[in-house]
Amino acid sequence: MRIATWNVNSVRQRLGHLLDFLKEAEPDALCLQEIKCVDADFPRAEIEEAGWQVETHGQKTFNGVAIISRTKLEDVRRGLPGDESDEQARYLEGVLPLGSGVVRLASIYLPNGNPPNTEKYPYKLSWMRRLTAHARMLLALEEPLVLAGDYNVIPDARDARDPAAWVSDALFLPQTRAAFRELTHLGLTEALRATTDDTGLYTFWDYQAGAWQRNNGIRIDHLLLSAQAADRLSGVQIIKHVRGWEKPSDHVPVMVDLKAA
DNA sequence: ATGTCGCATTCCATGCGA
Repeated sequence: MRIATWNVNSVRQRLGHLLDFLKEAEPDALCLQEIKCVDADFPRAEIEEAGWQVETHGQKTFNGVAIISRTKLEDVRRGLPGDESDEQARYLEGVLPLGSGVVRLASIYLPNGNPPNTEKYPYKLSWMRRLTAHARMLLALEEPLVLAGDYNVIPDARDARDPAAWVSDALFLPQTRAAFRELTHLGLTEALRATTDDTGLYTFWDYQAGAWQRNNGIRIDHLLLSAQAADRLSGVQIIKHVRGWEKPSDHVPVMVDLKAA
């Protein structure tokens, strides 16, 4: 089973790229972030015509997540538990068939949190605590579980081309990284770091200042695996060339392959 | 390089979020 995640930075602007990527990569499921539209405006028909199932959790203007899959997503949950007053669309979860068993999958758009001296940063940390609490509950199910998305977290200095430039940024502050470790220490395996210690592996390059041309990137898109999923991990790929396409997203897809149960 | 996008409205110029 192949599972991918991609922050598309507006699904309506990126529909062509999205269809091209689905055809090229042939994932069983693709988690999207920053669809930037309400559910009614998601280009569902075009994607369904290409043979895919679609679940969305959108909102006007900002944020919004979706899961595109070959087989229908079951047991769908929209929104992260833990704060009924939170209206930001950043979490979508469901279950996919996997041979004789299942894989539970979530599409996550974790808050950016900048600038850190505003209410945006405590919201980020609070959201991370809610995600950790929910992940603890999901892990108790002892299923193959994949929590995939834009975490807006640079886990380590080696995950940035210029780490010094990020020391005061919400993506790299010690509290942010500590909260991310609390999540992984529940027993989740960060897929890419399970397979390589290489530096220079990035998933985001800013549109500004020629960041792509200078390879001034950061690694903030991650797939976290339960033990039952990590046992089956056979490969991880960052689909870097997508950043070189015309009118690209500022993020590229990341993809894992899981062996059959 | 204060360097770019995408969205929305105040709507062809500006503010916000990233």
